[in-house]
Amino acid sequence: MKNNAQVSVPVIKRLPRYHRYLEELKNMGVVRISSKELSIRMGLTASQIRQDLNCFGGFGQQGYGYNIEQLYNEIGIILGINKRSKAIMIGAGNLGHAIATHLHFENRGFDLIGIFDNNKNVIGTEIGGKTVLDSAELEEFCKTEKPVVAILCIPAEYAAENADKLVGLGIKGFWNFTQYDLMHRYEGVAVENVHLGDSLMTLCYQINKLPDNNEV
Amino acid sequence: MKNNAQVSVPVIKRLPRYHRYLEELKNMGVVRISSKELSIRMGLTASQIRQDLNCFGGFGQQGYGYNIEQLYNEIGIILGINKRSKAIMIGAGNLGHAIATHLHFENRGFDLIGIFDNNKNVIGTEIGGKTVLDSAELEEFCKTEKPVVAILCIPAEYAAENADKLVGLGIKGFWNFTQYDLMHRYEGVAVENVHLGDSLMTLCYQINKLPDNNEV
DNA sequence: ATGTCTTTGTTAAAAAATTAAACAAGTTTT
DNA sequence: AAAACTTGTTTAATTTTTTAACAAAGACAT
Repeated sequence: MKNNAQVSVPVIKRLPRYHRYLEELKNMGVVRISSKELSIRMGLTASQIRQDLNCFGGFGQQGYGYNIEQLYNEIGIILGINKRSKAIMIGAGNLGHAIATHLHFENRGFDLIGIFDNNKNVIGTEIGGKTVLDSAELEEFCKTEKPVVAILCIPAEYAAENADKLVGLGIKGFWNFTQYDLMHRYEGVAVENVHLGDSLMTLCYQINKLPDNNEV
Repeated sequence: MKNNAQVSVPVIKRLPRYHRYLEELKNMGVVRISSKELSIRMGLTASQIRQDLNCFGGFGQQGYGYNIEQLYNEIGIILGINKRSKAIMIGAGNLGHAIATHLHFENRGFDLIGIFDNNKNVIGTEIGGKTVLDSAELEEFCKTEKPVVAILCIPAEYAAENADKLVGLGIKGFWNFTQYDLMHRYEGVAVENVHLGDSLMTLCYQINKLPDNNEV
């Protein structure tokens, strides 16, 4: 085991990827794997894998390697995806709709317990078996249900006011799909950004940088 | 100006964010800004801003700072969002539908010229004014239209075969929404991943790490 | 015009993260 | 019982990223 020194962000960001590869191996019926073999498969070094895992404890065995199912479970525990935190979604437009139906929240530590919108045409419709609620009911809902995470799928211009309100209602984390920057805005509130526009621009840069693409 | 040494990925990833903040300032009618003031607004250091920009050239003036409109345009040029690369979307399910309608491709260097699916129920429907085409037509379409980027919104299990095929048809970049890892698979092909599942798990980790959340 | 103030571009230093190497100790295999 | 593996851990080296520092140059005020 390790002392609980702060684990660096890059390490954390790699955990879901380990988890994915281990799941795949598990489903393939593979029982054990060495850091060496996993490193080849994932395109990193055995040293890094061992060092990453060692931030959380010793899950392997000398001469044997790692038991895939065990390591898979351990990483799940580290990530906390066994617990279920309550999540609500704010904004049920195209994007919200897709996120709500596309993701397996239950496998990733969350229960999506409510979807809110303020568009009369959307309120009352069903998304993934859940009825879209009126944003006007948000406050009461939060007081009784006490959700922990809010998924923001609203236009950037409404992000700030909604986020402020939600933090006031006890929200401790945001999955932020808006272009608005929520980081550094609240103390003790987690923010995970999915800036699709930024991502697309990054791709644009890469494309225009490729040697081939030199048609002025 | 700078010699065109390789610019690091973190710098590139920050460019869209600069672009966003400058756009906002521009729309507010602000004409100029210093690295110091921008750093406060964005939550980073003035030093980092100056160094980031200096990778591409000197856009500011001593004693004055940066002209916002000029810097905004320059960053746009660096990112290449003035040109328009042709993009196609593979997979028009919930997620594909949302991405196709939600993003302003034109403002980010792309033209979405085709949407493909192999589901008979989806083929022929309209998404954002575009008719969803049959995947069977993909090859012919690519030969005549020569798209550069493919947006993958298909299940992970079909990612590999589709990507291989698309690279064969001349695709030079992927915007990858599948869980499948495309990195290191092709030479000279750009890959920008949007791993929503990984992102959600990272948030899960953060939430369960928060001091408050200690109910075992 | 002159002097002060600001702020850049750039260089140098510091910090952080990654990679690599090495090895005792325990496991598996032969 | 010996040989071959492979981990957890330490240490060092390398690379990358961030921060600090400052001369030089333009802006601004008087």
